[in-house]
Amino acid sequence: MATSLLIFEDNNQLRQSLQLLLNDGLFFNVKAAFDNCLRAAEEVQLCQPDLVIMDIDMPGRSGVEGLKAIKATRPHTKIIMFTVFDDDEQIFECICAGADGYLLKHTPPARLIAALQEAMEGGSPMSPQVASKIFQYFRKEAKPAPDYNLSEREKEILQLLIKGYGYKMIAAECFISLDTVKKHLKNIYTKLHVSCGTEAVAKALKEKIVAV
Amino acid sequence: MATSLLIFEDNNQLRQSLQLLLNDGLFFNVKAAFDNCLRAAEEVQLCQPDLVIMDIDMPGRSGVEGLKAIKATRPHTKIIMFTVFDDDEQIFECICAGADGYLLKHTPPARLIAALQEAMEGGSPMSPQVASKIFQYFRKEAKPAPDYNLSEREKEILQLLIKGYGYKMIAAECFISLDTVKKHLKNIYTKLHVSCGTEAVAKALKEKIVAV
DNA sequence: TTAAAAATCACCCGAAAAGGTAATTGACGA
DNA sequence: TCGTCAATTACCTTTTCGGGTGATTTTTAA
Repeated sequence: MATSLLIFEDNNQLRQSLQLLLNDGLFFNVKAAFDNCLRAAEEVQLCQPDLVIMDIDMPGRSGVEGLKAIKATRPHTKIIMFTVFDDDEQIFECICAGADGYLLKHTPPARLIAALQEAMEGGSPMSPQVASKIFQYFRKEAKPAPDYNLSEREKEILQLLIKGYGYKMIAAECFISLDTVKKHLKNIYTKLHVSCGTEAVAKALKEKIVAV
Repeated sequence: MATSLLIFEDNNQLRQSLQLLLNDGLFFNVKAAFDNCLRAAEEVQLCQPDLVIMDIDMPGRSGVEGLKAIKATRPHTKIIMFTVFDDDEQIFECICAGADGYLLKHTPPARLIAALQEAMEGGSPMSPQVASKIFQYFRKEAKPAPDYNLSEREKEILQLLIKGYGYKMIAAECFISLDTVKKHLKNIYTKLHVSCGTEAVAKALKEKIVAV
């Protein structure tokens, strides 16, 4: 059974090339192709394709919106973004909105076909540049947690402060006196270079000083 | 110029197969192959390979540690993880530690070769299953920010609270009276269902209610 | 046009937080 | 063994916070 396709691509030549390439009468079957995605969800509802190829930069309505509209009405439809854009924002927005793949337009035909098949098998094909951006994203996230030399006890108390506990509750939780809690927090504030509890909590969470 | 390789793989048969496959005398040149990565960094220092193929499950020292050791001493060495493991933890740890690709062992030879070339060109090759896991990860992260119906002014004031400002400083910053600040914060606490500033800050940051 | 919501300010009060000083105990390393 | 550091407690002071009540003005929505 051939995979049925819908194509949304405003460039006439490219759209026709895609149709020609993918209407092979064997593996793929292009049901229709459009130069805009204004009625993307309706077309998908009508044609019931297995897979959609979606350009991003189209007049009237962005392919990202088309993606969201389709995923909202027929979530299991596979959608491959096909675009010249490789900026991080766009990529992450599409992935979060449920895109099943992200290919750049310079992808050679053979790789495109392989990618579509990969998507149909549950994979998430993407261009090498896109993959690298994603790897970079993870490395940025994993910044080494700065060490402010907090003792175990201090971390424990900071933890409770983040949970919204007041001084008295912390004292009860740790079986220590209120004055000890105060002393610990004073030391914590000094070590973190902050002047109050809210600032300490903000810093601890932003810099992942403690486990969340 | 052929790409020079080092291989770390404890399965004898697989290691030899890889050597046979990749020692093509044209594109690749296997400088050495080891059944452990106990001295991975030293071997790399010695052989100066362009690319390393690193198994994860090896006796003595995990390939993840090998990866870290190599990246610590010679960061531009490309490293492709090659493993049967596809659990999220392992994948993300490797990516964050600087892996340049993540392939599962059932990868067919042609795809393996393509992946190595892709890595050399700055891409980040990965198996379809791995790509899907990464896509899933992003969708999990992108939980819709809950709306607590905070007004613009309230968000602004919450923002300042997160910056560690006290009530008086917030009043000065917003050109409003201290009492108004109190009133706003009281409303904020009510809307967020919290009872104090630290708790509000923690909730706002954890649930991404405000921009950081 | 009228009603609801948001923003503003004021006054009062008790509890909590923040900071200072000082002292004791126990563990750990030089 | 001695000194350092973490953890502990106590006492004292001032400021800040959090909450209650009430009121005015502006903006927005119905």
